[in-house]
Amino acid sequence: MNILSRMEELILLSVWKLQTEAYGLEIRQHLSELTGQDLSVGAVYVPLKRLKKRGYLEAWDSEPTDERGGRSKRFYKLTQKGIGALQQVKSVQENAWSNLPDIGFDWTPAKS
Amino acid sequence: MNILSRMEELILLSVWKLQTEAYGLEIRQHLSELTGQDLSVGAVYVPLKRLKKRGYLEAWDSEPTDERGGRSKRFYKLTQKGIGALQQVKSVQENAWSNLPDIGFDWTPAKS
DNA sequence: AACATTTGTTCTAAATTATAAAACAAATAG
DNA sequence: CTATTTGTTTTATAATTTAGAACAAATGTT
Repeated sequence: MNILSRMEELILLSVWKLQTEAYGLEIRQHLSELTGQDLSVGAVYVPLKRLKKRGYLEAWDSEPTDERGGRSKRFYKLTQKGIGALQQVKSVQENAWSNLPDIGFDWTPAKS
Repeated sequence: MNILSRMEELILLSVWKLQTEAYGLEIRQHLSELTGQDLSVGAVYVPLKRLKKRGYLEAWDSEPTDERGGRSKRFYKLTQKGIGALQQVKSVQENAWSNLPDIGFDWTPAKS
């Protein structure tokens, strides 16, 4: 099992966070809040599909709501595999950020 | 400033961690310890160069050592910009992982 | 000296991923 | 019935990752 890319991780976390409201456009908005950057639509839908194809997410289509323009949404939910992948990436992350030396260390480059 | 990819983050963290021993092959080995995966040589050298070109790292060449086959190494060091990018990615990361609801939440998919 | 081995970097082609933007679809408001 | 809104799909392009071969220089062996 390969380690998740950052985009994949953030999308899976958004699905987790949004619970029953995890669908494309909502995920996109949540991501832009998390990162402070606006993403294109494709930047969300394309990886969402990939994550589903690989078994990290499952999906189903809702009935349309009665909001202005509200039409049927494709909701996503984490699978067990998705949760496992998140745990793995978190563990790698914590590992990588631990036991770092003081940032101010200093040495003289051995110039040629 | 765009958010770092995971590979970029892990490489910058390796440079930080390895201090005076931050050069290609050593970084590669450190990464394989961190992630549990073996990386190809190109998987490290290619992003290292990009990170330098973008100003996240600076580099200089050492004199050869006296080890068997030991030849000159290209050492890397974090720049201020590199440190800043790491701080940014850490903050996004912590944000994304906080305030997550219990994973066991449950609901009935509105089947069509 | 000649050759193999080790440590190390560079190059490059292929696969994967990210991104923007346009197209498409369906619902509601007027 | 037309415009607007919410939403997904498609597609073309750019950027990144990756594997692997090529290259380079130093040391060890015979």
